[in-house]
Amino acid sequence: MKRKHVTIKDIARQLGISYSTVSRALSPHASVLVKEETRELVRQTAAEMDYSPNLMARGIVMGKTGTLGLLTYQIFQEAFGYQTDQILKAADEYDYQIMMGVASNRISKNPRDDQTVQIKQLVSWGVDGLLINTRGDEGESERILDVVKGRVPVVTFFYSTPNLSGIVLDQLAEYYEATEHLIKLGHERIGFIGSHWNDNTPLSNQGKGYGLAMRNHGLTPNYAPVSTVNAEGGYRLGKELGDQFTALMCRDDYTAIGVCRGLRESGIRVPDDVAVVGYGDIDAAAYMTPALTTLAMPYEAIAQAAMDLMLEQLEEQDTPRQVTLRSRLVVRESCGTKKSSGRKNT
Amino acid sequence: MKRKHVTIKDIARQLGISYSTVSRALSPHASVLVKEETRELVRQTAAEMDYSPNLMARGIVMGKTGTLGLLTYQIFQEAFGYQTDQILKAADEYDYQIMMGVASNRISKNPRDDQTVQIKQLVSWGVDGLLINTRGDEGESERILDVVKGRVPVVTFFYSTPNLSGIVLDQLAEYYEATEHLIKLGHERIGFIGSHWNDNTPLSNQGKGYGLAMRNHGLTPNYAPVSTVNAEGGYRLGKELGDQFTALMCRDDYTAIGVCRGLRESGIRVPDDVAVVGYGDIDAAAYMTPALTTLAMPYEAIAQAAMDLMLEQLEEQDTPRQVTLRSRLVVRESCGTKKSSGRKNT
DNA sequence: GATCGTGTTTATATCGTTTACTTGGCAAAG
DNA sequence: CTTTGCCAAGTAAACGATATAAACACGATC
Repeated sequence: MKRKHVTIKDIARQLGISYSTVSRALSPHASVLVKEETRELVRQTAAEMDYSPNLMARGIVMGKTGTLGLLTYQIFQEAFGYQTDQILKAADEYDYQIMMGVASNRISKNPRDDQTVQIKQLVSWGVDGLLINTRGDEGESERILDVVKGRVPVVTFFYSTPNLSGIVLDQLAEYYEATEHLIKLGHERIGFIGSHWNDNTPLSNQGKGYGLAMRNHGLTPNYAPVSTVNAEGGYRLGKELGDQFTALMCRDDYTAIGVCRGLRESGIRVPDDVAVVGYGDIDAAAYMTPALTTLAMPYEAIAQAAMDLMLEQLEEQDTPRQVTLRSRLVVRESCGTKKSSGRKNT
Repeated sequence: MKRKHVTIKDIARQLGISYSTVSRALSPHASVLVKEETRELVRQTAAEMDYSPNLMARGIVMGKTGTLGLLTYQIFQEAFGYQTDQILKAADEYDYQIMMGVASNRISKNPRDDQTVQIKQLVSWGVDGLLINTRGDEGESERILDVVKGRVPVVTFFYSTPNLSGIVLDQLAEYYEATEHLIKLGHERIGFIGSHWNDNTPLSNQGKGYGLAMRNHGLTPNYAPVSTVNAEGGYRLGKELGDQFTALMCRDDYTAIGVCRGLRESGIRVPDDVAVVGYGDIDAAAYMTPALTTLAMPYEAIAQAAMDLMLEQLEEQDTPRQVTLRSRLVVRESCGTKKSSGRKNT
C-alpha cells in the first residue's frame, strides 16, 4: 500500500509552472497575488488530480495546525459521549479540527492511558490547544501544568483546576439543591452514594453539597461506604440497604439505575418507599420506570464556554479564568412527591 | 501564546554537536549507529529541555504517521461510545494512534459533517489507514471508494461495503434468531419497529431477518410505520399501539426503552401483555425493570477484527475481505417466558 | 609509512508546504 | 527612448525531522 499522494509539485509539473505559483493559487487568503485565470486553471487541475493538501507540511511551516487536542476519559459512558459531541460541534463552529486522546484506567501494553502521556502525544502532534476533561483527582492541576509547560493553551472542564482556564461544574451547589429538594419533600433519612465527603478531591464536592444541605437543615449526613460505583455496584448496594433510608442521592445515573433495581429486588418500592436521584440525565433516564429524577448537565453550554476560553487564550494570552456552570435539576418520578406526615419506615 | 517548542536543533546547539547526531541518538530503532555514551547524554538533555518530537515533521519524511483515522457518527449514543473505546484499545495494542472524525446529520456552518469531507480531512492529515463506521445508507460503499481512491487502506465496520475490507454484523441472522426466540415462546402477533423491510439499504437487514423468521414459521410480518426511531419516537409509538401485538422487535435499545414506557403508560404490561426485545445491550438494559432482553453487539471482537484487517492491508496489500460477526441474544425479563395456551389479548 | 578497516560523527538531500525575495514583462510617465 | 511602477510568476529559504553519503578519527595490517 504505497500509492503516492498527489502533491503541489505534481500539479506544477503537469501545468509547466512553478510550484510556488500553485501554492499561491490554492491559498485561501492572499487575495491579490495571482492572476485569476491561472488560479482557476490550478484549482481545476488540482481537483482533477485528486489533490489534497498535506496538512502536516502546512502545519510545520505555519507553526499552527487549526487543530485542538481533546483529552477525555472513559468514553464508554453516555455522558462523555454527549460532551464530546458538543465539543466537536463547538470546535467546528470556529473551524477547528479535533484530535482525540482517551485516557482510561484500563491496562495496556504501553502506558498510553496515562493522562500525561496522552497530553505529550497531542502536543507532539502539534495541536494549537488542549481541551482536557478533568477527572478531579488529587494533584491533577499541577500534573497538567507540569507536562504542558505553557507550550500550548489549556482549557479544562468538569472539575476545577487552579491556575488553568476552565469550566467548573458547581457540583456542591447542584447537590445542595437536589438534597434540599428531597428535604422539602419531607425526607430526613437521606443517604449519599458516591465519593466520601471529607477527602479533598473536587469530585467530593458532590458529597460536600449533600452534607452541607443536610446539616443546614439539622439532619445528619450518611455516606454509603463505597468507593467505585457504577450500575453493578449500585445494584449490589441497593439490595443490601433495606429500610435504612427514605431517599438516596447518587453520584451518577448509572449508579441510580442500579440502585433502583437493587431496591426493587429486595421488595422496596421506588419512589414510594425510597426516593432516588441520579446525575447526568442519560437518554434512558426519562423513559425508565420510574422516570429518573436527575441533574442534567449543561453539555452544550460547557462546550461553548470551553471554546470561548480557548479562543481567548489563543488570541490574547489571557490570564487563566474559570467559568462556573450549573446542572439543572430535572424532577421526574423517582424522587416521589411530598411525603405524608405518617410515612412508612419511620 | 507563541512559546516556541524545543527542537532537535536546540539540543544540538546546547551540546555543541550536529543535529543529525541528536536525531540518531533519539531514534528508537537504528540499534548500532551512535556511541552509547553520547546517546545517553542526548537522551538526558532532551528530557531536561522538555523536548518532544514534532510528529508532523517525522510523518512527512517517513511517509507514514502511525496514525489511523476513525470515522464514526452520532457519537452521543452509548453504543458508539463503546465501539470507539474498544477500537482505541485495539489500535493502542499495535501502537497506533487514533485521529477521530465524526460525521453526523446536524447542521453546521461548513459542511464538515459530510462523510466524504471528513474522509478527505483525515487523509490530508496523513493517516496510514481509515476505519469507517458505516451507516449503511445507499451507495455508501461507492462514495467511500470514490473519495479515498486507493490512497489509504480502508476497513469498514457495522454495515457491509462491497469492494472494501470490513466487518459485517449479520443483522439478518441476529434478528432471525431473536424473532424465532419470540415465536418459540408462543408469540404470533410480533411487530417490528425500525426501518422498513423492503428498501435495499443494509440497515434493513434487521427487518429482513425478522420477516424471514416470521414467514418461515407461517406468520405474517408487521412493520410499524415509522422511519426515524429513538427513545422519544418509541415512546410515542408505544402509547398508540394498544393490543395490536403481543411482542415487539426494536431497532435499538433506546427505542425499546421508549416503547416499554409508552406501553406502560397506556396500561399495557411488559412482558406480561407485550414482550419487547431491543438491540445493543446498553448499560441500563440489564438494570431497568423489566430488564431488557436484547442483542449484545460484539464490540471487542469487531474492534479486534477491524484492526486485523487493517494490518493485513497495511502490510500485504491484500484483496478486500469481509468478516462476519454476530450479536449475542441476551435473554432477560422483557421478552417474558413461555406463554400459556390461553393468553390475554388473543 | 601507506593502506585498510571500523566505529562515530557531520554534511547534505529530502519530504510537502508557505513565504519572503527576485526577476521579467509591459504600460505609463518623464 | 530610458526610467518608474506594478503585476504575475519564478527562486530559494525556511519549518523539523530522517536517512544516506561523505568525512574523520585511530588502531591494526602489510
